[in-house]
Amino acid sequence: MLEADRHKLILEALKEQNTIKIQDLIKLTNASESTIRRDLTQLEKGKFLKRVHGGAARLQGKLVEPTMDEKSSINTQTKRQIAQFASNLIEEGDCIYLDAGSTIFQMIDQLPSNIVVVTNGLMHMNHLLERNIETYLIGGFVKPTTKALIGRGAMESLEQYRFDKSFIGVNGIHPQFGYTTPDPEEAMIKNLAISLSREAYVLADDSKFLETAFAKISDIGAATILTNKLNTDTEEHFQNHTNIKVVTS
Amino acid sequence: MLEADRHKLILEALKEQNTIKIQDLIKLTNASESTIRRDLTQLEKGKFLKRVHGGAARLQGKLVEPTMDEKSSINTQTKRQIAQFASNLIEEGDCIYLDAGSTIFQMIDQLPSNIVVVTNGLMHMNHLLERNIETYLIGGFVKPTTKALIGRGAMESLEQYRFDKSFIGVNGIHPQFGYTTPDPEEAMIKNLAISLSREAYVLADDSKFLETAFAKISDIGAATILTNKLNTDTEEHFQNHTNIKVVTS
DNA sequence: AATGTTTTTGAATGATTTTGATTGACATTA
DNA sequence: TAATGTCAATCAAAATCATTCAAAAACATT
Repeated sequence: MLEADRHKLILEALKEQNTIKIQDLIKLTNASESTIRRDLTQLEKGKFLKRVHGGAARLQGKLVEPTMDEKSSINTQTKRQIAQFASNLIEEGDCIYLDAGSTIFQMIDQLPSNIVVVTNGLMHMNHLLERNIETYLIGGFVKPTTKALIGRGAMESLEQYRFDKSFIGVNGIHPQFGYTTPDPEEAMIKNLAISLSREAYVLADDSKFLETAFAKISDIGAATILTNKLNTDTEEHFQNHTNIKVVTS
Repeated sequence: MLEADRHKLILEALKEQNTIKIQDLIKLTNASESTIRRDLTQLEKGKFLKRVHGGAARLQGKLVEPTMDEKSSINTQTKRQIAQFASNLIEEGDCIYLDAGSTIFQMIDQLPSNIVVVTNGLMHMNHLLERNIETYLIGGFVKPTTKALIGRGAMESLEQYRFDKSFIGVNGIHPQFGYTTPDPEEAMIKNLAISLSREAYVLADDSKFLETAFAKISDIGAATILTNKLNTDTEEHFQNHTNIKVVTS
């Protein structure tokens, strides 16, 4: 049985039961106790469940229903590292914008507490509120797939705010075509958020470089890129175009 | 049985019974007396209940607004009836506003599908999206206790819309003092929503009549009241002031 | 294929937490 | 007063935990 399969089984079991014992999971997956333990710690890190003594419990914010590719939690490790680095840029008292998306989501754990957050990510709300962080949500149409707020209402809501720092997720980074993302509506929001910030940061793992998606957000000079690693040849493409900070684990 | 499960059982038992004996909890959970005792002290520390001699009692601080969870478990039966009735008023193609709050929450199950919903209730989102209903969220500050959107941002977001019907929850209905609710910020939102609708409905069970809370929403003439029953003497107070529809189960 | 490297897995260890039983103190009631 | 029941504190057994280590599997490279 593959790791991904076990994770899937565990999460499905939790959907029905609210809590589950480790012993039950051992029987369910035919894996050893150690393996289950490892799975649980991993899933907890990715915020898919909460570990409790004797097993695991579903975390009640059901707004967070991750899509399959995120479930594999293979990339969560690097995402966490980048998110960690990004969070360290934030100072107490800052007023920041958090874009929707799973990479940004990983930042929430590590945010300082005395800040004000504005976001368009519905899935972020649960964790933000748990952390007792003062949070503003922009309005707009709720995109069913990603639970992001988009549209005219979102733009007008967002206009009301100004930020010290904004943290944006993207799907493609290209020296010529700039930052890109699949949904034009979301691209507009991201663009506006960047322009409303004193400092803007794009969080992206190395797989996003030299990729392009459908909708352009802005030129790459508009934000500082935070990433995990950088091939020397791709690095050349971005020289003198923008700031890039590489997270060293 | 995991600790989390026991805690949940205990709290659920308390929601129905107001108080419960330790012996009953022992039978309910198949745990030892010591364990139950430990659970109770723990839950008391977390302010979920109050320990009394021989067992535990539900705490109902009148100062604190009950959280969404608690609210929704009380009187669900009558709430559902009223919500059902309200939902039947909605026609396909309508554009409606749903107020935050547990009574309104009950409507979501029964809504027709070809409608557009605008809401300030974060808690409603899950169900609305599950039902594949086109949903807009207004922006604003997220009130931690009730997960409602309030404040200036919320007002400005709301301004952008117009509704065929709006459905509002209130805490008090009084012929002289009008509709009232504890939070002035929420009162403003409710008021604005009413004035943006062709038809406005207030959903309230009979316990709300002749009650008043801190902040006034509007005079009672501004909306039609949907309720479960009506004493003849209280009925007189409202005669000629507004429309009241009594749900007959 | 053969090799070396990395990742995954299961078992073992000792530390930690949870649990149920026991004790004596205290209050209430008969 | 005696009997009963509840309570907090203590203790040892049981369960669960994190950590370590080596075997097994998967992988990449030659």
